[in-house]
Amino acid sequence: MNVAVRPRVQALHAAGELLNLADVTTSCFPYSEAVIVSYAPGQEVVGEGDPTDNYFLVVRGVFRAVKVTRDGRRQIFAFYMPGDMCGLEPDDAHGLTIEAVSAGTVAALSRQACRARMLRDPQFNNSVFDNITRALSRAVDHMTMVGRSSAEERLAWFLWMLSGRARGRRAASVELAMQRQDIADYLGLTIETVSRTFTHLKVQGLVALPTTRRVEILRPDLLERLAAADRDAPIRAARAVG
Amino acid sequence: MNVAVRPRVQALHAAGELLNLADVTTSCFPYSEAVIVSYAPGQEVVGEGDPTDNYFLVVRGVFRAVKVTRDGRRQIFAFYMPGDMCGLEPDDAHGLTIEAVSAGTVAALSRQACRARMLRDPQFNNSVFDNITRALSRAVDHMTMVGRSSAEERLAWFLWMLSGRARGRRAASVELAMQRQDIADYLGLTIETVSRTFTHLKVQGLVALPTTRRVEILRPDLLERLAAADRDAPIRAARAVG
DNA sequence: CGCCCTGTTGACCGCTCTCAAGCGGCGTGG
DNA sequence: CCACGCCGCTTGAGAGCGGTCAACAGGGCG
Repeated sequence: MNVAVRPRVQALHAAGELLNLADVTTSCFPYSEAVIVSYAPGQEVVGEGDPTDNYFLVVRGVFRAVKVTRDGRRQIFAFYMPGDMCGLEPDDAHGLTIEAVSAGTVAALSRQACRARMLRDPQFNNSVFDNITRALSRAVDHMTMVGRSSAEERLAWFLWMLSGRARGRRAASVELAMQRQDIADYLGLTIETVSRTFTHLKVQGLVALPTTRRVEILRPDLLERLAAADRDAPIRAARAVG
Repeated sequence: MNVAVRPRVQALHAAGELLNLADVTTSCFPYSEAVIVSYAPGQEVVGEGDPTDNYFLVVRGVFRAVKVTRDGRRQIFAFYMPGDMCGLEPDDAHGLTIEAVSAGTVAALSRQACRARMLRDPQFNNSVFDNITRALSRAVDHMTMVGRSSAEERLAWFLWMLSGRARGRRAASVELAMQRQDIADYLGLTIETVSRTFTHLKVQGLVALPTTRRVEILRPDLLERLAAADRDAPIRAARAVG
């Protein structure tokens, strides 16, 4: 986390996507206990093995949690959107690398302060608890998908989830903050398969791709059926892609 | 959760595998706030969709968290051992089914009481927090494995993890509480592939299988290399197979 | 203008899935 | 006590999906 700390507290109040936890945080200790830091795309927030000194709350932008293995295999565990907490790890060292996907801002809460605050502030404690259990339940869906679905189902699920994240109701088009390699590593596929599958969905008329980063959903009904093929429950409100 | 509640508080003190959280729980409210329930193999603790009235602490035996899809695909998200908490979900309904793998016992904590207790008992709050963040970090390894490894690597990883769970130090042989189908659904493979891969490890001389449920590790060095192929960090102490 | 980076497309291969048969242990009932 | 059937597991043959390797296209930027 060798990045200049640039306090930008006003960003907290400017960002429109803030959630309850973000509200709680910013209203309670924007100046004192949290440090606000901004990142350029690709910049690292924490690296694997770094000491677990801070927990992070995403304020603006998209971040990713990455694990890269010795032999180069890469798995993205989650994408974090504003309101999501990340870096909550039990050990003294981070097991995941957290990086900015797009330009973004986080609030860094000292681990100690965060734990202490949880004990004296019931609302904060509940928010953190909710956040982390929600991360777990997202991991369940993610795992089911990676473990048991075809490439087409995975990509449909991914797009469907992104479209559902748009504020308010489901969006007809999605802006992809991440590049193909990130999608591949999130879905447990190769970049070629992701690309081919995009083409396949396009040929079938389910989506259109005006640019590589923009996906228009032409047949939400069919996309949903594909996306839900490996899931029996209705899509629950998801705060992050993860 | 239509199972007769059979209080067996003595089991809590008899079980040798209890952990800090279990200790905390049992020492603090074994009689008042927690209900102790035992299950036969295969019995359901909670079903998917059941209201999230209780959180559970495994006291004895092995449990599994399962998700079965509409079209029959099945994914096991975690195996829970004594000291692990499960059923911690953010929504009002469970997203996972929790079942006993072997005969086992859980302490059921009312969700309300658990949340309330977290607020007034720092030690308990820390234990729960540790437990759940640990579950998240296990999910990371699990996902990396399911998303990026060969069948052989997955099974080696699974056996390696089980052997590392033995109390004290790494065990030379492992008793499998679960059957092949559970292993397959945990690793994102088919039962045939699991079976073939066991045979393959056997032929290579890495393991021996005196019975189908017992695995003797003959070449821990080679097994570890396979298991660690997709991981760069040393195996961290894992409380559960999950 | 040319390089680089990201994404797409193609050909081929191999791992795992699918479908199917066979095997062994165990419990039950004759 | 043995025969039978059930269940969990193993083994085999074949097919398909996605991975691998490689070439190419397009856009941004120096």
